[in-house]
Amino acid sequence: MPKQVDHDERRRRLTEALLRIAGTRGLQAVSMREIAAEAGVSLRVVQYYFTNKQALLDSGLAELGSRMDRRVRQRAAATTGGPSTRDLFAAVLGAILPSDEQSRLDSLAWTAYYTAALTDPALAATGLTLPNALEDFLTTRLATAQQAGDITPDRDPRTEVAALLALANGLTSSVLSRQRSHEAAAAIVGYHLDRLFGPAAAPPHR
Amino acid sequence: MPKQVDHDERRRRLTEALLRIAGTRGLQAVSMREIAAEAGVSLRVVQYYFTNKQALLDSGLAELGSRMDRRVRQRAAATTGGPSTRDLFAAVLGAILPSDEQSRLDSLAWTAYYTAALTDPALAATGLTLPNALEDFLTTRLATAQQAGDITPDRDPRTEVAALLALANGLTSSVLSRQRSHEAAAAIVGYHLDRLFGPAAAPPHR
DNA sequence: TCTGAATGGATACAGTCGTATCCTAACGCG
DNA sequence: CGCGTTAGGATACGACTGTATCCATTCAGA
Repeated sequence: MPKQVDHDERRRRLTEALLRIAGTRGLQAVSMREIAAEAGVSLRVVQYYFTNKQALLDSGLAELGSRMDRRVRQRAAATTGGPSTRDLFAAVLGAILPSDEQSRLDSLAWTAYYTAALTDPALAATGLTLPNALEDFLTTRLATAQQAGDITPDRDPRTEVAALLALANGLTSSVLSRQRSHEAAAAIVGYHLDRLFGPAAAPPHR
Repeated sequence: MPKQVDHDERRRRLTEALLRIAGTRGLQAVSMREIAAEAGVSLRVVQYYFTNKQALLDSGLAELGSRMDRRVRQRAAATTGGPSTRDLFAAVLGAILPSDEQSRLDSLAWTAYYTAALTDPALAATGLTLPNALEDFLTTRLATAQQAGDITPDRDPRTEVAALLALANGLTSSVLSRQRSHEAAAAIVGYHLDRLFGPAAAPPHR
């Protein structure tokens, strides 16, 4: 393997090692040498494919963002055909809550990044702006549903969406700290969707 | 000042310096030497009054917990006389959201501790169990209000309280990252309290 | 076949970290 | 008045950090 190497693939491996460490031992446990050990390569290799530690951290954040994005889109797409607005909301909010071990690790890493960005300007510069696009998307979707009569006119779509996303966020915290199971958190989300859309339309109740 | 010194007062000063750093530059910026500089003393003094860095961190967490507790109790007590259940909930949830600069710093420090505890067993051992007691208190309070007819019988008090606390938690995140102002967050909480208790009982609407 | 770029192993450097030790100054108490 | 405890200044230690450098391979292209 001495010469022609796929740089993107190498970088991807290293980024995955970084996220594995961040998800299990925290962001402060992430060092160049730890990443090298986790990826099974030497320190020099990590230096070779990433100029900086900052570049490495940026790459980790980008990968994390695209993972989250992919998860939400997949779940939303899974409710194909004639997805009711309620189903869409259930899918999107369910995608935010950590369900399996992988999404738990990603959520932990994401939380670590988020917290670090609150006090570290270098992290804050890089994007943490995904939630906003999602909020806008869901708001227009809910407003449309309101005009169609799916929810009562006294609801404010923007406030409802903001609250639901904040709720999912807060529930994620409690799931990560093992105060609550994923199922318990999902039940609370379902409870609120019932109140918003009226009791579940019979079939998609889980 | 050579001999008799108030140890508790010294420790308090150092703990405050620690929380000031954690709230402004993050928990990873907290070092023995930084605390010493922030408190205007030498490194030796920090070592003298705290055997460990861990003891210092524990002290910081304890202080943070008692500050939060005090804030909630003060706001709750401020609604004296015949506080409606709605007023109590508004007070408690309002106390959780960061309002002034001080509570913002404390919330930042608390978030940093919380995140660190998710992956650092040494922190997880020390308490982060305040929310539970609050949840129980609010649940019995809401159940009583339900028996009194203040809220409709189809609400589940435990789920409602869990959701409200998770909502406040999620909103706190967004306030800390400056995605939302304190007022916007409080408005969302008020919106939900209105739905739970019926439109505000006229006067305490702000 | 030769050469030069690509790849990565080994080691070094200057800082910072938590912690430990040495030593001096100042006071309460006998 | 002296003595021992208390309070803290100064310094050092080994571990770890990000980054830089030196060097040996290995292969593609002329």
